Amino acid sequence: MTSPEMRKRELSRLVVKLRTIADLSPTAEQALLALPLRLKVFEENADIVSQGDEPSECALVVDGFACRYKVLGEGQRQIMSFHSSGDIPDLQSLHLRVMDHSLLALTPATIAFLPHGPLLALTREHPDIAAAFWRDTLIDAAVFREWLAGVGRRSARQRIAHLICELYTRMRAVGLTDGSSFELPVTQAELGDALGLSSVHVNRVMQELRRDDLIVSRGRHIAIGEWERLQAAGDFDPEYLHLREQRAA
Amino acid sequence: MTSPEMRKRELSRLVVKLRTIADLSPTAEQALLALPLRLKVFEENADIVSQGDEPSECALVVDGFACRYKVLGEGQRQIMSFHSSGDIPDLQSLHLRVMDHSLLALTPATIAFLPHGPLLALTREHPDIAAAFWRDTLIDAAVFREWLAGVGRRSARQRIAHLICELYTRMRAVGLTDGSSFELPVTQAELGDALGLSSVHVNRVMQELRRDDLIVSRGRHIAIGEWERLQAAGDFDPEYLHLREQRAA
DNA sequence: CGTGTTATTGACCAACATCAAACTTAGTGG
DNA sequence: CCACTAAGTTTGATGTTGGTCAATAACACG
Repeated sequence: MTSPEMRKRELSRLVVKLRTIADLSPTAEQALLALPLRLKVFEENADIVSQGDEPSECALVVDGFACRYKVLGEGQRQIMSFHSSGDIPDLQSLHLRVMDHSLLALTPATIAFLPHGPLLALTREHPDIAAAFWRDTLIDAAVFREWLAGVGRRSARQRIAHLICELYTRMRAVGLTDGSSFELPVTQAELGDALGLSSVHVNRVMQELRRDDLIVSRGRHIAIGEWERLQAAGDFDPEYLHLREQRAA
Repeated sequence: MTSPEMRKRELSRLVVKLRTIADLSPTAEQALLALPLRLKVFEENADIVSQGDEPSECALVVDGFACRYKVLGEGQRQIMSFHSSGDIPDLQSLHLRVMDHSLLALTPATIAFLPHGPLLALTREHPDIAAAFWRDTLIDAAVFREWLAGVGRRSARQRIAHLICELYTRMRAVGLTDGSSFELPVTQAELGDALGLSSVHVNRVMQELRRDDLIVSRGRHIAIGEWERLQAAGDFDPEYLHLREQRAA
């Protein structure tokens, strides 16, 4: 399960992801690929890490789709981010002892747990890895800001279009898209929890987006209808993702 | 203006702030106090840093009150954080070249600009400073998450109560409160832009909070009426602020 | 084929927005 | 000390987005 050969395969997803946001020296990449890890498979809807935990490892998403969420006082849920292969959604646990939110598998998911010790050692020995990790958490924060602006000030239609643009752009950067389409393995209720909307309203607005040919969606599969118009409908500008290269679709 | 003696006074605010979230060795503190800086005074409502800028310095709030904000497509504004003395709201610019939002002085404000070069050198030489800075940006992100949850899922009343609890707790930690009261030099329109509400609605709900004796406010001065009940009304739990010590009021 | 989950629809409702006007307050200059 | 002004707060009337509830239809999976 954790032979060096296997590790490389799992960890290469991390390297691919980090390359989209930072410059890594070949030595740094080798060092990353040599990290020890513990693989675990989670079923759909299982908590990977829970609010209140004090993790001693970080969770690298190898396969599947995950999200971070909070449950508020009256039982309402807010989803705060979505994560796919290559992401380390709880990288912040390296420096924040207690989890202030939870991490959930939205699909069956393979997670590689990377112990804090070796990760911290890596950041000490490789300044460019430290910078890449720090940058990753900073981009995380930038995405939260954008979501905050969306939920605070954008209409339901804009929010949904914006989220689709964001996910498409991010997944495209790590090679998880297929032409102008990608898998969004998320229910409308989950979209609602991410966007601060009810599932009913998400449903109605998505129908509207389909009617307007901005998207073509069947189940969990989404295809972009007209990228330019979708971007405009969502007031989307990829700047905040701070990707190293941005190419137009 | 930037004699070593003066610097210590400005930079001591930074040290006070960092102490609330991290352990700093005496040598680290000395190193921080020796940072070079450039002081500048901004008038109310002046941009300190603007979206699109590529800063070569970080802005330390020495005096006054500032916020980060974005302007969206249709001219609406979303305020994403408030900052007081000791905060470095754009610490992320150390690793993200382009500002994806702006930083504004909400009151007349004294800002100390700290050049990136010496800051980065400091993080290389003092791992505990690097950790403290990283931790600071991670707490930033944690606050964004909490705001996102609030704007997404909490009622207007809860949001306002929550924000007052947060600001009181943070300002108390750095010694900017006076008993159970503090200065909140922010208009109701600005509160609305932070909470995703209209200024009219902010007004009505604040009247309600006063009527219920949760707060006592006169102009920009706010006093907590009953801390326990205010916390309950705002569904507030300070955990997400990741302060080193939390004491009850 | 049955069963549970998700998507869709319709009727109705509430929270909050918008607009516009009046009222306070804090400065400012005479 | 008193107008005068501009900014901010408060109020009322009215409108809209999106929520809630409940039922039905469409799928997916064993």
